[in-house]
Amino acid sequence: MARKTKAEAQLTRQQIIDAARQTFVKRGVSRTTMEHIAETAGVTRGAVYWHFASKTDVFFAMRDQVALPLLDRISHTLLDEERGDPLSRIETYMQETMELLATDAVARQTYEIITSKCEYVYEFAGVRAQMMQCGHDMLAKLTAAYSRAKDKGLLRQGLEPAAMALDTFAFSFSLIHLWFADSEKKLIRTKCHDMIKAHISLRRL
Amino acid sequence: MARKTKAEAQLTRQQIIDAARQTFVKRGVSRTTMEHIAETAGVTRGAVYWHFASKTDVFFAMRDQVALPLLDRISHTLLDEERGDPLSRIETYMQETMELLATDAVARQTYEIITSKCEYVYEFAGVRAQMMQCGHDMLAKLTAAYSRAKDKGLLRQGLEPAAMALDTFAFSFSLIHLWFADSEKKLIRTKCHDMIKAHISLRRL
DNA sequence: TTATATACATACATTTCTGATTGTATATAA
DNA sequence: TTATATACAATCAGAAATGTATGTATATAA
Repeated sequence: MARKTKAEAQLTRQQIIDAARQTFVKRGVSRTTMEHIAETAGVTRGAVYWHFASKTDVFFAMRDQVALPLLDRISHTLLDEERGDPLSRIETYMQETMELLATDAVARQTYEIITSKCEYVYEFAGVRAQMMQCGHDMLAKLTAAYSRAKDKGLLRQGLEPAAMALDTFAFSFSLIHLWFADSEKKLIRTKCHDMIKAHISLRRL
Repeated sequence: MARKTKAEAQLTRQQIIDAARQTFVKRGVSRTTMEHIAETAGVTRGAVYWHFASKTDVFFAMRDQVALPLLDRISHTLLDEERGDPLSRIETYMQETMELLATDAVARQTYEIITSKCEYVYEFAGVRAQMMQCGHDMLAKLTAAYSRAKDKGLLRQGLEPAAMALDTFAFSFSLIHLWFADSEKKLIRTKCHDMIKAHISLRRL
């Protein structure tokens, strides 16, 4: 083997990330070794160590590829006034999120790793903190959306936007977790759509 | 060192479980070694291997000490008609669960390990399945409680017990997860009580 | 055209963890 | 009272993973 062009090297890098994602899903992050990743990617450990300093480094690269586009979608869907009334936008956001899990394999695998195939200790403790930061942002935008809904008279009487946002945030969080936990029984997966509709109509006037 | 009495051996066994729990919280299950557990328990690896075949074995022993009493509490609190009206019982159940996390260190650590310090692959994939089974039970009992509430005319018009149970189940699930994820910012922990109240009053007539 | 940096593969040294084996003092059963 | 099983400690061999060091062909810059 010899030296490759920059474009080819970038492709190798991406193959390593893809291989890592698959291996993380299958074996969990801890039990995945650099050798596993290399083997799945069809390269040697030398290549992996050339592109990434450590397994943790690969993990973060993988996460960023999914997490960064996600952040855009939150504000875009939740706050854009042209996308229907505020309550519908919240519902749409959640429906789209679950749709993403069903259709986008990369997003699905990455979410699955983050929710149940990695341990939040040491270097990974920070991942949790960052996710919580993202949660705060989403919470703020949910609160804004519920406030708009209240102004527009769409909310039932006596409902506090902040409290509703927290409840929806919690609901949305566990929809994703339960979606993965319930892979065999199909308890959640088939009912997702209706659960979201029920959740929103509970607060619509 | 020499042989100990049966009572002393049982104590050693419990010390090993306690040591494992602490170490799992600190280092995660994967990065915890038998040596770590032994050292924390003040024994050698010989003792750990005498009482348990593997680290996985220790994990399951630890989990059972918390999970088994938990199952009792679900049916007891949710279904016992003498404990107030159905909606209050659901609220009480959730409040008691969060109270447990705040006051019982053993329960708290075990929940923390299960939610964020272990990877659900291979032998541990079954743990997820069992938790889901437990979830199904809880869901059935929540549905029963909401049905009673509807019969008694406590529920708002047009609310389906099954749908409400799913929403509450999801809410309850993420309360626990977020409680741990939000350790620093205190976003969730301080608002837990109110979130539960808001969740229930959303469906009370 | 040539020197150099690049993109890996290969080989090696070291650490770490496990599981099995062996040793042993003593509780307990007979 | 004595034989045996128990409850560990201590030792050892082997596998596995990491990180580094080295080799090398070639893309690329000069």
